[in-house]
Amino acid sequence: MSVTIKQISEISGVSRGTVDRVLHGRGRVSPEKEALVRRVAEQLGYKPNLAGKALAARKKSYAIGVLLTAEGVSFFDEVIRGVRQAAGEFSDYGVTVVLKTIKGYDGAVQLQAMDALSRQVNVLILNPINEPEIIQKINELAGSGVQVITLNTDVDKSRRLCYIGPDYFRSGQAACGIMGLLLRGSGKIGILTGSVKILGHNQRIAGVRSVIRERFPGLSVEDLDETGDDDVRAYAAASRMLREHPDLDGLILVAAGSYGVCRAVLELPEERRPRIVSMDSVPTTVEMLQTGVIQATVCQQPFTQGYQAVQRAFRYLVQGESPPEERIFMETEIRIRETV
Amino acid sequence: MSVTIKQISEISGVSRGTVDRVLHGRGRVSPEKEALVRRVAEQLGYKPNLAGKALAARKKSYAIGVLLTAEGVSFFDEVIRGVRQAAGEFSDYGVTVVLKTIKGYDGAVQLQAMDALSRQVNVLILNPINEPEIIQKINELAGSGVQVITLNTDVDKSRRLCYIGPDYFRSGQAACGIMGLLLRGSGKIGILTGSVKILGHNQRIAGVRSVIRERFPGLSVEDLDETGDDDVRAYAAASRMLREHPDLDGLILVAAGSYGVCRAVLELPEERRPRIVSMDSVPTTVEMLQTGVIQATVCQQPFTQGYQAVQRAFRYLVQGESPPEERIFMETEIRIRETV
DNA sequence: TTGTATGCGTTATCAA
DNA sequence: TTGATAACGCATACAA
Repeated sequence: MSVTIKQISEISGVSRGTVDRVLHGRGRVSPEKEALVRRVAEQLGYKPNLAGKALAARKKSYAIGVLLTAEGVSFFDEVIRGVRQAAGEFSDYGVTVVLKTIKGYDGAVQLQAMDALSRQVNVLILNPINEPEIIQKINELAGSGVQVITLNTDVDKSRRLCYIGPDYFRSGQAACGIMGLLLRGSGKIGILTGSVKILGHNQRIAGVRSVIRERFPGLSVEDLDETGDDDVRAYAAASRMLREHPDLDGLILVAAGSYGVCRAVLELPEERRPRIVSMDSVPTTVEMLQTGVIQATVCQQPFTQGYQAVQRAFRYLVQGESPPEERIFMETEIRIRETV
Repeated sequence: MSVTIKQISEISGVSRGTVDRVLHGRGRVSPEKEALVRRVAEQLGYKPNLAGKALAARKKSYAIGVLLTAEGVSFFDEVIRGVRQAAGEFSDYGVTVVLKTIKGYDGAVQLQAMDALSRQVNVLILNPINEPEIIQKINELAGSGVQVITLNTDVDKSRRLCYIGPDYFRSGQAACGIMGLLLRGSGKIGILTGSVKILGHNQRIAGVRSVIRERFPGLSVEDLDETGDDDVRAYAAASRMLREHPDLDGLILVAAGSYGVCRAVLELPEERRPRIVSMDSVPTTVEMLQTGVIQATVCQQPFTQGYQAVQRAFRYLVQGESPPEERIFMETEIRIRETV
């Protein structure tokens, strides 16, 4: 049975209030008692009891805001499921979760939503658009006591509390690793990215290239194009690529738009189709895995991303616990037809 | 903010004690009040607060016993890590976890350990040896109020609370799925199992065969042998198999002993070595993935197995919550060199 | 500067 | 059969 504030107060011969003041650094305690209490707490290995903390915290009723560019992006369905699950579990502890979704990647829209949401919450979770005014707003909120957690995508050098999401470099490595195995270490591949302006996509491409360099030098990147995370544009890009490079052995998709790519590939006769390794596991991707068009897909635990973001916010608010790392990465999972 | 017992008592005009008696079916309540309280609780959507429950439960100090055949079996290291992690997190709630490991698969030894451990705990978690006296003991304990959770391996038709562990059939499917991709759908494979007497291993083999039948008819199983989950015996079995079938394209290992198999394979010249898909991710397997001898391994979240088993026991004891399913399966994860 | 009292939600005990 | 009360561990308002 672990040690409580009450026990510390009894052993050190002071009141519970004094122990509380020392442990929370609220001041107004004589140096001698302060030292005494600290020593006793240290020796007994005091760790605050979460149930007690949580119960007491109910009186304060915290709120957590979640702002996602999720409208029309099916990847976020699972993230939102994770957010909702956590919200349900933590409602017991007097914490409310406010979810707001927006459409598209317009910085001004996100900025305005941040502003509105931040007024009613203590922690704001969002997938930030990488623009200066957003970063500035994050810093401003952090300054005014509303902590920010970046989810799924990070921004450079901001005062956010932490980042929770994919390790983009590593997922690129995984995609190339599985492609190298499928091609037995040699062949020509094409890469389809979302946008050369998006940091995460570029990190994935860097991961792909690192594995080629270090493990599969027999693979060569013949072409690279953008899908804009959009199936229509992805179809066009893939069609062009397949026309100009009819001898491609593999396609690595480091962003969304895989359904469009698959449609282009399906126009080829079966024996000439390249192997495809994609990212994430949205319904259309599952379908393409099941029909054998995509061989493998690399996932980054979307549900867990949402769940953990809310969980971190909760722990920060209720338990006064800061994240163990500045960046919390999801595991990189490889899925095939049998494991989707 | 969710509804509390206090609110129910105020609205229905009875005391908190009465509400408690109704909600817990403790009897000694007049039918009219019982109906009233039930109706109010229903309408308000009452859900007990976990923090409150947990705090109150501290007065009772429950114990959870964990009994594993883990000595000298490195697979269980991660399971135990999960058990310890959960034990630490739940110590806040007045729950003690007693871990006991035994060596080997002797039913009499396990039976004796069960007997000793069950005297000091409220829930017993174990990986049962599939023998009649063990099943009988499980039923006996369940009858006497000590619930049993089977971990990692299950037994037929016992009165256990639930099973938590791998979906053996599915992991066999995954292993064959990845092998089929590596071999492009055609080739000769050999299977190395632990023992033809162990249910889980046989289920994995059935999974392998089902994928061959339905998706990769070009694969043929040329040979099958036992490793006894032991590297020395595995080496001998694999050596024999490779000698008698020098044209094997792939080996699927559905049990432990992969290091012994790899040693046998490494005696072949590189170009004649079969592809290897193994199970689990013990240190020697990681090493063989990194050196490229094993191409992929199928994991079943050993840490999560241990964590969730204790978590389930905790929820049962403290929160009075029964498992949602009779069998709780781990996710089937494929790992390659880049993702171990 | 220090101690005491109260409340968070649940459970258990005791008295009526 | 019912209600009042105390306790779990923590936080805090208030009194001394």
